[in-house]
Amino acid sequence: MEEKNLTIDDIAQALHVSKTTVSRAMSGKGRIGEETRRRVLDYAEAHHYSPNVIAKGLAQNKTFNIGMVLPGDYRIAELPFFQNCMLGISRFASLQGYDVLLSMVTGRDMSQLERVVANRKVDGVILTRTLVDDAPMRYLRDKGVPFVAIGSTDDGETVQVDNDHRSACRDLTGRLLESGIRRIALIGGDERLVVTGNRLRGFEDALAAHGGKGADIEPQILLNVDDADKVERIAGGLLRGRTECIVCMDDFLCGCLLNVLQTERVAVPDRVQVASFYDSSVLGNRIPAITSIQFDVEALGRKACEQLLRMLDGEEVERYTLLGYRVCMRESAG
Amino acid sequence: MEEKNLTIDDIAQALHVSKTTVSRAMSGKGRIGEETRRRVLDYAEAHHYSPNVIAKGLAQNKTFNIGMVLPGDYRIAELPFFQNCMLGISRFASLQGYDVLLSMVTGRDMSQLERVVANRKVDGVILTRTLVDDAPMRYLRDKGVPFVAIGSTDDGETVQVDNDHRSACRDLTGRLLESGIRRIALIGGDERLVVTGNRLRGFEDALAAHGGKGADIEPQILLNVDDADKVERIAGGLLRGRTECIVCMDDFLCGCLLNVLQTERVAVPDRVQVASFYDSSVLGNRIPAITSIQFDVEALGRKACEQLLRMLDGEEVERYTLLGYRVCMRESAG
DNA sequence: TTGTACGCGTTATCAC
DNA sequence: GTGATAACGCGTACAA
Repeated sequence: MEEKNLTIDDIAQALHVSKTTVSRAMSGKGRIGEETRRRVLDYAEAHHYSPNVIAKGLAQNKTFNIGMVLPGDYRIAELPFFQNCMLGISRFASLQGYDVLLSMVTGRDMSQLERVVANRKVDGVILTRTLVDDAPMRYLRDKGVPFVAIGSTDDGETVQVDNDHRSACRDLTGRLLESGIRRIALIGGDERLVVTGNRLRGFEDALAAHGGKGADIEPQILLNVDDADKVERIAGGLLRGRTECIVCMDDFLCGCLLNVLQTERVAVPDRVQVASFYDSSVLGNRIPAITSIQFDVEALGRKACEQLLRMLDGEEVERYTLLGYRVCMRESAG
Repeated sequence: MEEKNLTIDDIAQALHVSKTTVSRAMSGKGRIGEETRRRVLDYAEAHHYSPNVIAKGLAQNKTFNIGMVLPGDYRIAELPFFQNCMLGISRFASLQGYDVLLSMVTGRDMSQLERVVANRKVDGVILTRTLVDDAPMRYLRDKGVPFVAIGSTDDGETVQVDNDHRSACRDLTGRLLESGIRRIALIGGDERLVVTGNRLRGFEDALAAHGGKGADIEPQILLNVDDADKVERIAGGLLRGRTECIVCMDDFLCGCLLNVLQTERVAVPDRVQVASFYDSSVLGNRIPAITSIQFDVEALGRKACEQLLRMLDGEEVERYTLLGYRVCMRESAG
């Protein structure tokens, strides 16, 4: 069963033609007679020939790999986001003959990314998360490595693909306010994540839009909440303050909050309503079902990959791509 | 800032030596004068030289990539297992100068893996899950590609790294039985996964060990449970049958079960006890805390990678590596 | 200790 | 339409 890795040269000799001819037949490039083309292709097919991408890469200075940068924190394992993203990227890349090389960036350490780039192991890179002051992004730009960022950034020149978090959060918050809620709280994560800022702005957009009507809305915003303990303390405070609705920026926080409420035997939505700015399977099975926003993460990855491959082909691509969302009103709020 | 990718040849010309000398200085192999070595190394350092791994690979028929095979089902996104695994693999590989190439295998479709292998893009492969009749495993063996399987398999010749699921499940079940439980139920997932079988055997081991004492243990075993609906139906039946303790084979099932119990207002552990054969952050924050087994998944990935790299270096490695576990008795059962 | 020459498998550039 | 031949960047016998 072991195949002896035949080369373009083997085929040439067997068929008494030149390497050039075989190469042309395989690639479809250049002038070549229909008959010889068929002969070569048939032979290649019959003998399970597959070109050596490494050599091809050496000749064209390409690798047919794209780098995917993942945050290496333990916390990411909680979130299905990156895996779904990966699925979209991997599928699309595969279709175009590319493979995906992994790099984990942990905190300030981006040595894995640096190695991959220095070793020229990838033709381009996809960042799966953006920070307000993003070191990997700066690095890639400095090195002149083509890359696409999943998530938004202020920078005008980098190619970005993102869900429209701001509009989505504005919509959801708006719906909540329309249902008559006044004392509304927002719990969010790391302020350095661009997405945190966008969600916050969407929230504020909705507040502003509803504030004009002379309504006495009392918002509370709590950022940089990053573990279960903080959620517990904050929840306690909010409940004492008779908050009507707590909006969480992501599922992790929402999961924590629901646990706290369950322990304290606080009824949702009767005593307090709960909503989340992000919907994943983590919350999917919860009782009661949580009002939240749905994004197609696999599509996000797919689109990012598509943009990157286009760039590698020398095409011009649009700087911003915003993908849609779906607001899901469910039992927990609204 | 853009570096103009200088080559070994550029250095040779600049220093008026031959490529060979430079190559030797860089690799450390072969005899070379200390002074010239320093000169070359200094120059390389100063000009940020980094070797072209592609060319190197072509010359030595190596890629310095290892393939990591992930199941491409949507369900995997639920489980932090694969991400933690990835972390361990990626960290270890990186330390040894290797990178990780992703391949997703979905159902019967392993075209991504086949492409990666056919294109000689990896030196070896790590399978992150084993099936009873594993097609990717057969494929890799046929092709003669070095690989390590995370998880166990009957096959005597493949190198395997796994947690000792059987012993772990025996221990946990034993503890539960010792605490006086008699009507105990086991809910498990896909029977085709080897790990499902191992957990089942551990469960049965414990039953056998405690059955001898003339105890009237009434076990119930339910496999191939794969979605929330099935869990709900099964839970209903078990509760009517006055089951004392429900053991879930993994966190996903356990999460579903807890949701059902919460909805039906069934008290844990007062009315029914709950335990899980796998502990992850998914359950970590649950109230009450769930009795379960803990594995160090990152260590698992690290070990698998270590074994594979050893194989690539031509070393002989042990066929089976079993890593430990920790039984965590918590409020929910025991 | 250092240098020469060739091979790795492919594409690109010419000439025929 | 087809075929030599030279890159691509590096490792490595073998020679000096």
